[in-house]
Amino acid sequence: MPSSPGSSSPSTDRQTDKRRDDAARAAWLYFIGGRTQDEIATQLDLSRQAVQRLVALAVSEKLIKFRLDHPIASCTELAASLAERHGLAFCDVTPSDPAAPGSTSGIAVAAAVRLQRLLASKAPMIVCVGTGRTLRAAVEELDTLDRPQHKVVSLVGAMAAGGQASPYDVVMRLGDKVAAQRYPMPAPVLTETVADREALQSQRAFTVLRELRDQARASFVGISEIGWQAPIQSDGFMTDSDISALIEAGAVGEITGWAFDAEGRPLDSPVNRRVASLPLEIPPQRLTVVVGGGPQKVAPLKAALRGKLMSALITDEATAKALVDQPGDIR
Amino acid sequence: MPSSPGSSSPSTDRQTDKRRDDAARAAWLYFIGGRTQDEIATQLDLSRQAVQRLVALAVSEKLIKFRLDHPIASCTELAASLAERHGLAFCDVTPSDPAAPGSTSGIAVAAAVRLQRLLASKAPMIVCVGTGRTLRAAVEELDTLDRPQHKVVSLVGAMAAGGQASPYDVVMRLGDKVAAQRYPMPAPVLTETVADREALQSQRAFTVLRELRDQARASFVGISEIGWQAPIQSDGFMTDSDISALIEAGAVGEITGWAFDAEGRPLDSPVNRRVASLPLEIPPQRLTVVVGGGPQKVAPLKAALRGKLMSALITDEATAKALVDQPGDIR
DNA sequence: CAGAAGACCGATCATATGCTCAATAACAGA
DNA sequence: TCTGTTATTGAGCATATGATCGGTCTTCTG
Repeated sequence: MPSSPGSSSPSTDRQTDKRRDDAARAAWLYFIGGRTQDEIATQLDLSRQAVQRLVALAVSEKLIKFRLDHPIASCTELAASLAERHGLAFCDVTPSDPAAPGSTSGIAVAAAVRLQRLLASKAPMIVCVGTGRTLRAAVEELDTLDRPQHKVVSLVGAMAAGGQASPYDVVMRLGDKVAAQRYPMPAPVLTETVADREALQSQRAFTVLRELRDQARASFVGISEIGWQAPIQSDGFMTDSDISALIEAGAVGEITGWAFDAEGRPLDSPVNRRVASLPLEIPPQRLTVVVGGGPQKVAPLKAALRGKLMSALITDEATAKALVDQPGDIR
Repeated sequence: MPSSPGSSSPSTDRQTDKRRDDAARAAWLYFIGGRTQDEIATQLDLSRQAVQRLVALAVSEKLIKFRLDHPIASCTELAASLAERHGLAFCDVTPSDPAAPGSTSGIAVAAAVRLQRLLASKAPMIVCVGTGRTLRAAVEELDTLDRPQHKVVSLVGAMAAGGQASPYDVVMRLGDKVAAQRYPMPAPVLTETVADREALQSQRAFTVLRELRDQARASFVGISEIGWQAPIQSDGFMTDSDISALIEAGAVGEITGWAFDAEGRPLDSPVNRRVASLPLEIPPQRLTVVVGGGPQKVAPLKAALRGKLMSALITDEATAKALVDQPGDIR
């Protein structure tokens, strides 16, 4: 696997553009026009496998998008059940791929649809986002838009302890996609000390973020378990000792860095006092959409639902089923 | 080819629902999940060809949709050029399928995207529509929505002379798709006599339609040539003598039944005095979107652009190219 | 300018998909 | 219940697609 395919050639930009253009055209003819790759090859005067590569490129680069428009009965039922039981503004449930229970692609598409619908509006709007792989994937699924009147605001820092940016930073990419104004949070998830956090948060940038957050129309956040294999640890956002402190304090999950217990109560733990993210507040006028699914996320989601840490949920069928089937199960 | 597969069995509804559900699931796993049909067959406990059929069904019934999200340079250029030259609010140009120059599927998708964006809004809205194959196909491409607050209004009657409804009626289907209130026009395109038209238009229903039209946010209309093979003739909306009268009077095209000449001026012809549709009025506050493309529509589109009969255009690359290349060519 | 590295391309092959057909199952009418 | 009719199914086959491999061409470096 080549490591940096784009950076080697200086004239890559124009080349790439042309290539993507061709890819889009080929994919259009293939999926929308319903032609075969051979026919497209003839029309575009390319070899068949060149067309095959273009189509594959268009799919992998998501120049072409697939959307399901049919209410699958069991998903609809699960969604309605969860929405009603937990007083959610909405709940979207996508089919699961039984062969890949951890896959987030369906959830990402569903989240993208919601985000898209929201951001398509021309009225200036502020949208807050957390971080994480699922949200990042959702942003990749978005159509490009041109909405410089919108603002996208980060609820949580994307820097790991070392100072390097997380590849799962969402604000910047979202800002790119919709050409909106971007407000990243220049902070790690956890500061070293409580004093550091206070110093950080008294900065001007944080005041701005807080003000924007208060006017936001919606927040889209991920959710994660707290544990030894959890992404928040393996991505270097929390140290081993943070994790063990949280586990001892009874943490089952976190949202934007804030750890909570099985009842969905934010923990009164020293670790939580070093969280640099904006506080978890769920005012009714702002939609707080939790996006996530997979077996590891069932317990955190259960807790977050009990603690009313969200006003909407986007998940997959298997997770929704688990949430509906044993809602009271505390582990 | 079986003629009426659905009507034979009384229990079709539930069967069909189940089948569509399965089809949606299979298509989801196939396109979004990226699994092979064999894998899906195993997971769903079906034979491989059963899955193949489900996927094909989902595609043909448009349970699964393909959208291109990439500005193909040449299309973008054509669109910008047309929009600027004719003062259009917007112009969308989709790639053409060189092997099927008359195909409207791309145009239909593009129109669906615009319609979708408009109708997704929750603020009550009135949208007017004409008729025709292209618009009908566009409506088929729409996602289902639930917007009972919207009203969809017909600008033109869908009855042919014989009294039977056209299969290309758009309002009813659009109303179904978005669960909006529907206002069809209970009239033919052309009445028998001028007196008939006046009688029709003095009816209460017409007053309502006119009032709704005046408050409409947008109109989506088709366009057609006037000639011996034109759909408006072969579908029985106009008689042979109507057509010859119009041709003699210099008609090159029609929009919602109103014939116009090469300069885009509505004809002062006896035939036009029998048109039951609402008048062609293009007030700036209401978007009037013409949707159509193909070789036969170049001349009508040219005329309509000259006569400023539209405020926006959705067409395909080949047509756009023809419009840009020889804009002044009168035939 | 030579050499090396890497991207790109087309040929070939394995696999996946879609179509046809014959058998079977479901069904309506008698 | 029987029977003719029609939808549905799976097998087999033709076609389309996707992956691999080796060669070529470009481009960067010494």
